Amino acid sequence: MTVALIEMKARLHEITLPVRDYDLDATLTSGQAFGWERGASGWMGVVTGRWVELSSGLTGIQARTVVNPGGWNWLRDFLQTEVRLAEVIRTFPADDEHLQQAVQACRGLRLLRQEPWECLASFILSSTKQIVQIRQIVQLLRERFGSPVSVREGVAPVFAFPTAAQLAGLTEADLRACKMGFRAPYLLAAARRVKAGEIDLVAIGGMELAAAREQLLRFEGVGEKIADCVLLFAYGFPTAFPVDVWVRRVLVDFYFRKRQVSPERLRRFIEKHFGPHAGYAQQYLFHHIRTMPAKKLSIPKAAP
DNA sequence: AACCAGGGAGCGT
DNA sequence: ACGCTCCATGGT
Repeated sequence: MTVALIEMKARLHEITLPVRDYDLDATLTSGQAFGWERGASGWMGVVTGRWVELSSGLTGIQARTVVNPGGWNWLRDFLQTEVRLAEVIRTFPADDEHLQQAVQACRGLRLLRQEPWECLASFILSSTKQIVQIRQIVQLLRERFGSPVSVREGVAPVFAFPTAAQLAGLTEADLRACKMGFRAPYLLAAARRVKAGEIDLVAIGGMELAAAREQLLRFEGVGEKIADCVLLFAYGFPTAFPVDVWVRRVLVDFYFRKRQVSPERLRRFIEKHFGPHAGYAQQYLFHHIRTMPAKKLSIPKAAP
């Protein structure tokens, strides 16, 4: 308690990370991260255990935090401000009007580089949930089981996403009380396997894409889609391409003229069409289709 | 193969 | 006010 009070009075640290073409709103609400809250003076969240408040300025992203040992690389890494977005977009197929249009619709949408455990756990919770509900579950988990972090004076208490070790000691009932339903045993098992070192989340970062995916698929509650989310959003594999119902719809509509497509054929198309930054292309298509006003899309059935 | 598990936002009626 | 749909994993 004493420690918390002392830290509350810690000096505010500020920096502007120079970056152009960075749409913070779109990036933090585009279904890749679930722990950010829009406050009066910016987006508040927790990155590597540090509370941080972000806002967009003329020359870049302004960041404020209260404890800041050793520079700002933890934040540069999370936000991926060093990524040259124009160079990423230049690799997209030039003759793909749909993709180019999606890019134009949201210049500055970025991919974050999240912490593997938080990302994995969040996406285990995401299955058959919508973004709003995932946010609610994550918030409950943080409040109940996460460690408190120091915040700026006047800001309501904030908690870090609970570590695997913190969750591993809980019961399934504890987790179900956070409204995650049938996902509770999956999250609990994942926490215990990570804590025990049975699956090494750090080691996955050094693997080839296929081997990394294989490791992630060992977790119960992790299928192809969720594995691809973690590969893209936490490990930064640039060709990981999560296909959920929205992305499937947009792909079938745009590239297959609403004809039925088998999952294998879709997979082959993605691999050859979108290039070395396919994951970024996926993010633009996803965001575009989610924000387009009442765009009519077919609802394709899965091919046999 | 079709359905369920659990949940709440966000529709349309 | 009420019912219906959404959503993506694993088990029956």
